[in-house]
Amino acid sequence: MRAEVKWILSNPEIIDEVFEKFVNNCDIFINREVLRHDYLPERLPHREKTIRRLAETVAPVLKSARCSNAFLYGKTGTGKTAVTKYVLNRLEIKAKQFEASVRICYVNCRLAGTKYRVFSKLCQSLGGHIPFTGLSVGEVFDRLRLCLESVSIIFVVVLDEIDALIKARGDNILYELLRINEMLTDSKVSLVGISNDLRLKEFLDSRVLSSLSEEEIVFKPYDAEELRNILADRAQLAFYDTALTDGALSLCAALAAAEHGDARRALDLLRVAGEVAERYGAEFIEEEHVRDAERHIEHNRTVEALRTLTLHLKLVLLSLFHLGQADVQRGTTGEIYEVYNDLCGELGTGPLTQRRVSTLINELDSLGLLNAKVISRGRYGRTKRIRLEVARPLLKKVFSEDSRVKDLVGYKLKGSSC
DNA sequence: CGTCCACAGGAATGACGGGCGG
DNA sequence: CCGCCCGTCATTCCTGTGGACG
Repeated sequence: MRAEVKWILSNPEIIDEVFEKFVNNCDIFINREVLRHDYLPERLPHREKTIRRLAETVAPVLKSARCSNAFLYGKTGTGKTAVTKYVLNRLEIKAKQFEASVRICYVNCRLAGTKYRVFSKLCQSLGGHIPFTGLSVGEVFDRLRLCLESVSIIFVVVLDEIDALIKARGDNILYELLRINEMLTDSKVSLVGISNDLRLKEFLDSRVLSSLSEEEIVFKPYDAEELRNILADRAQLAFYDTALTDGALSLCAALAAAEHGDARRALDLLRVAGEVAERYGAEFIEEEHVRDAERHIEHNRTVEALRTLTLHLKLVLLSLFHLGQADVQRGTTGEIYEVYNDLCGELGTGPLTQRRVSTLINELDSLGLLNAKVISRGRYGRTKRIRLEVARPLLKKVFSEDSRVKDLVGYKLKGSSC
C-alpha cells in the first residue's frame, strides 16, 4: 500500500525526476532538510486557533503599542516554538510595511543557560556589544536598559524553554524583565514565555505569574490523526511521491502519539526511517524501517549520553552496574556509595561526598540512564531505590572505550555479602 | 503512639579557571 | 598586572521525613 499522496506529473517533470534520482543516487529523499525539527514549514496544520490567538495578542505592536505578555505552554513537540516563530516572522514583515518600530528577539534559555547570557543576547540583538564574560549581571542589565532608552521601539522578547532556566536559577530574570518597563519612557518590552513544563506556574512568584500570563495559550498534544496529517504534509516535500508507504506513515504517527503526541519525535522517526530504507537500498519506506529507526534513535541517544558523562558520573553508574546481577539491577544510595568508594580507591581518585553523589544520581535520573525513586523502609530508613535503565552490554561496551574506567568494567565486588 | 533509621535535599560557602576594564 | 566578577563543581552543615518497629 502506497501513501495516498498522488502527484500528477507532466512528461518533462517525469524525465527530470528520473534524472535527478539518478544523479543523486537516491530513490527516497528529495529534501531531507524539511524533516528536521528546526525547519519552519509554510503552514502548520492543526494550529490555526493558537496561531490566531497569538497573532491577536501581538497585533497591537503594529500600532506601536505594547502588547500583552504571553505565556505559552505545552509538552515538547506540540508546536510552541514553530507557532511563535511563524507568527513573529510575519509580524516583523508587517511591521516593516506599516513602519512600526518593532524589534523581536528570540532567545532559547536552555541554550543560553544563564541570566547573564540571556541579557547579553537581548543587548546584542539591539546592536549593543557585550563581552561574553567579565561584567556583572547588573551591568549587562543596565546596558540593555540604555540600549532601549536610546531608541523608541516595541521590543518583543521570546524566552523559549524558560522552565529550564527558572528551575535552575529561579524566576528572578522574569521579574527583572517584567519590571524594566517601569524604567523606560519611550520603548516598551513585551514578553513571550514558552515552557515545556506545565507545572512551571508553581515555581513562579504570584506577581510574576500574573503579569506574564496576561495571555495564556495552551498547546495540546497532537493525536495520531493530526500527526498523520503533519507528516503527510512534510513527506510531500521530503520524499519522492511513491517512496513512503501508508503503513510506515501511520506507524510513525502512532508511535509519536503514544509518546505524548510529540511532532518532533514523529518527524525524527520519519527522517531516520528514510535513511534506514536508503541504506538498505529499499524502494519504499516500510513499517520495518520505522521500527528500525525507533531502535536506532533510542540507541544513539543513550550511547551519546553515556559517552559524554564526566568521570564521577560514570563511576556512579558503574557502581550501580556492579551492584546488580544479570536480571535485577537495583540498589540504594548507600549501597552505591560504598561500591563507588571502592572504585575510587581502585583508581586512586579522591571520592566525592555522599551528598554530592546523591545529586549525581539525580542527574543520571534526569538523563534517563537510571531510575531513582524515593522510598521509605520504615525502621530501616528513607532512601532511593535505584534501577539501571541501560542495557548492561551497551554500558559495558561504551565504558570500555574510556581509558579511565575501562579496567573497572570487569571489576569484582569485594565482600559481596549475600 | 513515639522513635529513629538512612538517607533526601536546601543553603551557605569556597576553590578554581577564566575574562573583563582600567 | 590588579581587582573584580563570572559560572561550575564540590564540601559542609543542616533540617526534614515515611513508616516499621518496639
